[in-house]
Amino acid sequence: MRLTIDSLIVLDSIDRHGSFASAAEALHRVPSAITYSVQKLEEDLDILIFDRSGHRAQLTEAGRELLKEGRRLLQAADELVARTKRVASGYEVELRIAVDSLIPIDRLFPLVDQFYRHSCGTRLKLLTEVYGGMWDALVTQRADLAIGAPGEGPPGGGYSTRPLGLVQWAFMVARDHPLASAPEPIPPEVIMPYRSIAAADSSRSLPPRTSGLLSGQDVLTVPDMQSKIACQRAGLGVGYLPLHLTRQDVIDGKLVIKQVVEVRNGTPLFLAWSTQHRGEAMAWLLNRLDEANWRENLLA
Amino acid sequence: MRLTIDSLIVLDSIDRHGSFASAAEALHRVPSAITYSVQKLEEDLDILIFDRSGHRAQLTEAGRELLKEGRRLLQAADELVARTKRVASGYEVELRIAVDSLIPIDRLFPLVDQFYRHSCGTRLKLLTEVYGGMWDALVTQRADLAIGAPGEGPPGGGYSTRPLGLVQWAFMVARDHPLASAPEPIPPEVIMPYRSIAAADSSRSLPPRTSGLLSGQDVLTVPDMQSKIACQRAGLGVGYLPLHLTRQDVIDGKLVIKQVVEVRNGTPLFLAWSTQHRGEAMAWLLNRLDEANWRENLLA
DNA sequence: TAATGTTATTCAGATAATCTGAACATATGA
DNA sequence: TCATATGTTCAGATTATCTGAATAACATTA
Repeated sequence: MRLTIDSLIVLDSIDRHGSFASAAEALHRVPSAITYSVQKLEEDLDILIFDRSGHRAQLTEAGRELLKEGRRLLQAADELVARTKRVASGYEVELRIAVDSLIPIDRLFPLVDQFYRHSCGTRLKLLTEVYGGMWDALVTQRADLAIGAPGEGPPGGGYSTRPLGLVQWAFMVARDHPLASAPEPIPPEVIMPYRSIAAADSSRSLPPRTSGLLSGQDVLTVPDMQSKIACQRAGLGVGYLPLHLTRQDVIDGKLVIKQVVEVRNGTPLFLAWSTQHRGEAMAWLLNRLDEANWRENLLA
Repeated sequence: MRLTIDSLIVLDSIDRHGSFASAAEALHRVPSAITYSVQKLEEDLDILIFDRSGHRAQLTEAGRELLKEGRRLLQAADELVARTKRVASGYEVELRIAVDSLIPIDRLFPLVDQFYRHSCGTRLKLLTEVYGGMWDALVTQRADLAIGAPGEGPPGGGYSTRPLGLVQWAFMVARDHPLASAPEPIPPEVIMPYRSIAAADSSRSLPPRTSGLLSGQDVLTVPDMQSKIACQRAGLGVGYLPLHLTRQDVIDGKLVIKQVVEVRNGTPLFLAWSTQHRGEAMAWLLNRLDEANWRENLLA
């Protein structure tokens, strides 16, 4: 097998320019060099690539297949060189970003779009984590960047952080839930008999974190924050919900904010990334996320 | 960009054999030829591929990326040559087979498996059609081969056929359907008030075919024969069903065969393929399907 | 510690691949 | 009929890649 990239370039040029002669001109060679390349390839592969029964050479069916798939190979070769240059020049091949489920992933789409538009070639992989799973993903290196990691990170360091914003919580119930008409502020013993809805912490190696649950209370655990909101809207249980994600439900009356004795403090969210990570793509993203409008939009 | 397939072969060999010297031996070259190739590639791409600070050269991170993705490129190049040779030698690149929904597609899996084992490289694409859609797929060239095309083909010819088998039908209802206790043979006017279940003819260009429906009768149309059987088993409607696919349901009593005044004749099924189609893969398949045991298994 | 083996490189020169330039055969268009 | 275009052949030039020998540096073994 003696296929060469150069011979595929020659075939491509013949097809693109319409003849051996014009392909030669385009490639800054003489026509007999084109003839030589094609004949050499036919000999090496033992395949007839051009039908020369007419005045102008025509690709055979095998030649058309070689051209069609050969163009893919040329493209793959260009991409290979580009990727290798990126690695050599400091750009990451792939960047994995964990996004807390408190942040609807579509809030990131404009940033992702702009990232791809600046064409550095790095691939992004988004993954959604819940609560402590954010830190878990970072320290176990399932993610390179965590957007929305809550509270303090685990001991042992190895990562850098930057504040992203503060999530405000309110205790909410469905409009037709029994607690909707309870006198305020509602004490814990009045809440206790009702099922709580919890979003499952997605930690794998770190111990899971919980928040806002009463000891001994019945709990329904759902996969993420969106599911928790949907469950509470459906009246399946009660609990604290983030204000920024439930504003419209509250306005619509689908969810009712109740004052409670045990108020839940706001949760600080952070950008977090591994200290040892070095790469141009990460630097680009951190620069962008440093801009106030990007940060504000994530928690609007 | 002067990446060459040969230089990727050299990199692959260095990694596989552990050193420049043993790569040289494996490639029947002298060690300095290996050094020359690597240095030429580094110069052409302007990338450091090997770290030579130690006694033994080590791939850089960019070099590892080039090696990893370069192996994919080598594999793609081999495949390209193989595909081109197949086209040149008469094998099809891809063969599209339409299978009537009267034939459970898994009945074809042993044949498909044996086809791939004989390693001609042709890719198969299976698509399921219903009734007249089989002929439609053939004459509109969405399929190269039709397995189980029913009845007579459309006028205009252009295809060859070979008998495959005969499908026997029986009128069936769910065990708890009102018609299950109707006196036999049931005349049409007794059937009329009950919904019929029809599998949608998947023709796109040819006019759709229907069979076994009474004029003015309510009809529920479902995508394919399996769905029709499932619907009738659920008591959603009535109609003729193929005996070879419902044998176990009848034994289990889930479906009840009722004698009717208007008996439905058996439907002959055919293998059909385009007359102008020429290819070794098609020939292989037609040879196999000519064997009685393959044909019998499709309609057992 | 010294001898030996291995790795990778350098460099002069040989070999092979690819090219150029000129001439030619054939087909097409004015 | 003549001019132009296409693709091929072939001798010779140029470039790419190789070999063989020598060398430097490191690792292993006695």
